[in-house]
Amino acid sequence: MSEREPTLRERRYSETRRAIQAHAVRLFTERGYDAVTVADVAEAAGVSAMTVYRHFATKEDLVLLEQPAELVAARVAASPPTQPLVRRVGGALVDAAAALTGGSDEAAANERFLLDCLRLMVETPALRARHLDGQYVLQQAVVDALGVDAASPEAEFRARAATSACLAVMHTALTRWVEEDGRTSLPELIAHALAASFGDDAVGQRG
Amino acid sequence: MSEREPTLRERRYSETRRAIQAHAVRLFTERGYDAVTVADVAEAAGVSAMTVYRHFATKEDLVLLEQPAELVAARVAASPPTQPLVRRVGGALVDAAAALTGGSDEAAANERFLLDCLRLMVETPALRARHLDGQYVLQQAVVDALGVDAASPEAEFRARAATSACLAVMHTALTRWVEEDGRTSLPELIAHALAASFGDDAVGQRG
DNA sequence: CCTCCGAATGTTAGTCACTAACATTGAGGT
DNA sequence: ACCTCAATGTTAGTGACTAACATTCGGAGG
Repeated sequence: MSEREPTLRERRYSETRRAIQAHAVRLFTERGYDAVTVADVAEAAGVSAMTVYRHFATKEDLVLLEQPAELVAARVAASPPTQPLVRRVGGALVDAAAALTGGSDEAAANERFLLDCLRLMVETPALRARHLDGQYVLQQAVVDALGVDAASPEAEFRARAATSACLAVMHTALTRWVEEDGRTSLPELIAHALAASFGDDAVGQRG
Repeated sequence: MSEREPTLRERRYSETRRAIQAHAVRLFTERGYDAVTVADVAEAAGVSAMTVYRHFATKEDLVLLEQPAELVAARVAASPPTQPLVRRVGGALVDAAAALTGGSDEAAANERFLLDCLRLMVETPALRARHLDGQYVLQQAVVDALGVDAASPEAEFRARAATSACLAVMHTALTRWVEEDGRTSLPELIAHALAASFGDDAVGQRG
């Protein structure tokens, strides 16, 4: 449908944004997050500091990646409500990770950039904190997608508990993935981490 | 043993620290974290802004509570290594929470202050992020206390996954505890959240 | 082709968290 | 009574971030 091709101004806008982020991640990786100022990033990207803030709300957002909340939520919503909560959520996370890192050719091209961002997020306390907090958005999306009885605080509490556990496990897998520099398949790592936490039977084989 | 009674200078130091933190939490609760500057806190406490930073590394640390890592680690280390990881860690968390909120009379007196701090931590994004990141310290302490084979990255990965899941569940319980303004017993909430995530049989009855 | 609108960017002048360096005061041991 | 040094104050910075206003230029309409 409405796939209007981007105008020149829009292309320049996106390109500026991309350039700023690319230079930021490169500089942060080279010199360390704290040793690089926003002014440094702006200069490297050939823009003013103000423009950086127009594209990214905070310095941290230069590295933070948007959490694929819809992707996960859709898979959670499609999972059979009869299964245990952690199996529904865990399965959705494994599937979403497979969709994001596995097939797509474009994903493979960006994998280096993705790993650089994640490495910064894992190693820099400020970024790690923000990333962990960002999972709250994802958590709420998943809890909503689980479709628990909204009138029952008890049921919602159980859903939140199970979801937060699954997301924490995924974060552990992400950390490990970065430590191995992406050598092991991410979905596999998540599945293993889920099995270690919830038992082997809680991680269903897909199909 | 060496229970030398505190000198006047030490008493003043502790009192200054306590006053700063009390005024900070009060002001943050009244006006909101972002609407209160460190200078405001300093003025309320009758000290200079520099003194606030001498007692607390950052503005966030005015609210953050030290995680009782040793308390939890000791209980984890004492748990039978034959049990599943999540049961060992989860049980330790329930016990530690009971020790912290249940018996002690001093704990009951500070419960209002504790709840105020936790409420700020849950509701303020910056504080929530820092608190979540702070659990990394606790996580490492627990993983060490589990005594897994240090030579096996696989075993350590499983321990990290299970521990992070348990801590996330505890955080969910803490959030709920704050939402209920402390009306339900915290250990009970943690136990229920653990059961919802790992199954009822994974939460052993103590004894 | 000209013209005007507005989106993207630049500039300037702030606020506030946080740090470093140096000055001051007073508790506590000699 | 004196000296030491820990606790605090003062001052001058850096850097993240914001608000307000100026500028430029792509693009839509005449």
